[in-house]
Amino acid sequence: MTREEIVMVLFDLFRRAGYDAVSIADISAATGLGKSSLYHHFPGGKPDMAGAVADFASGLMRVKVFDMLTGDGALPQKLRDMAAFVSEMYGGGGAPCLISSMMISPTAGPKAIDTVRSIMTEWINALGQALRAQGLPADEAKQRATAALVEIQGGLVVARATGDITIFETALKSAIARLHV
Amino acid sequence: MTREEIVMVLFDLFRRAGYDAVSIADISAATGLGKSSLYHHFPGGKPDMAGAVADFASGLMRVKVFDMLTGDGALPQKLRDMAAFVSEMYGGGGAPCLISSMMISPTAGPKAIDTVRSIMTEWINALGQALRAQGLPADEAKQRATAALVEIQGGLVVARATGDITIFETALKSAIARLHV
DNA sequence: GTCTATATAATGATAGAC
DNA sequence: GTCTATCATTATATAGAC
Repeated sequence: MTREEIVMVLFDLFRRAGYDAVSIADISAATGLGKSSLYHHFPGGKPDMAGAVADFASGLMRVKVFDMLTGDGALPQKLRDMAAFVSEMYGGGGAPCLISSMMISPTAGPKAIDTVRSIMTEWINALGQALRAQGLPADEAKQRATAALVEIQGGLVVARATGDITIFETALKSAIARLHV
Repeated sequence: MTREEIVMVLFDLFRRAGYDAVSIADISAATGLGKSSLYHHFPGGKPDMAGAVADFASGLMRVKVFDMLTGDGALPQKLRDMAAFVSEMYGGGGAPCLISSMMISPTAGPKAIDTVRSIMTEWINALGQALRAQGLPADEAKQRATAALVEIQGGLVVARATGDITIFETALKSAIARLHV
């Protein structure tokens, strides 16, 4: 089992139950690896795992979303790609956001917390750049990018709280629609 | 120290760090009470505390928001009152939502989880009823109420992740503005 | 109703063999 | 790189005095 495969399991565990609720024994059971194997891959223990998951999520978003948004291409296609990836990442509205789950866990260490929180800022910046590329003024681009993230994240929270995942898909569609120039 | 005072401390601890990250020792330190005193007030232990906090939050929202929204009064004033209370409750965008923090903690017990999650549904319903009282069709009232909660909750998440609490106040104002009939 | 002292289980983490 | 066995610590929870 490669380290990245372990990290993907950790990603799912941490975002679903929160960093503190997941024990090394849980991770051992979920991966099928013994505790010592886990400490071999992550010498720093649980905080090390938190950092690896945060880096993984950050890298994934950069490759799949940020680079795509700031690269060449038409805005409508960029927005479609972002919506498709985001919907899959959040399980159509049923899977929690890692940022939200890890933000409240100081025991995960400041590095991991800073990394996950920075994902949100980078996301807004990348989206803002895609809008500026369409000729939108910088301030309006930032406002609209922020509003989109607000709608996406809020849709996820409300969908999961109410148990109605259609709320997420509706919010995501609405957020995308408002982004078209 | 009365039980409700303890619950208010628990409310703050649980929403800020999450249920699992808060130990009985933490609670003892925050309240100044010994462990045995805490178990005297909450014989069921930590899950009992989670249930009490969930009930407290549910009752607080009912008294301060739901009853107000579904009672007599003009819509603009209702919305102003809701905005003022919500902004204070969420620390102007700096304090996490208990619902979000407790939703991901299965160890808190199903009762507490169900209670906090139901707050979101009741909130949407109360807001929808206030809109229907202004003559809005039921389906549109529900859609707009849901959209408002999406914007409020999303504003809180994005504000806390980015560290820019003005995002929350902007989202809250926007949500309220969209609710006026 | 609060305290001190303690029981018991689970936690994160390590040692050393293979 | 993974395992078994184990350590030290912390967790939840309880007993019993006051």
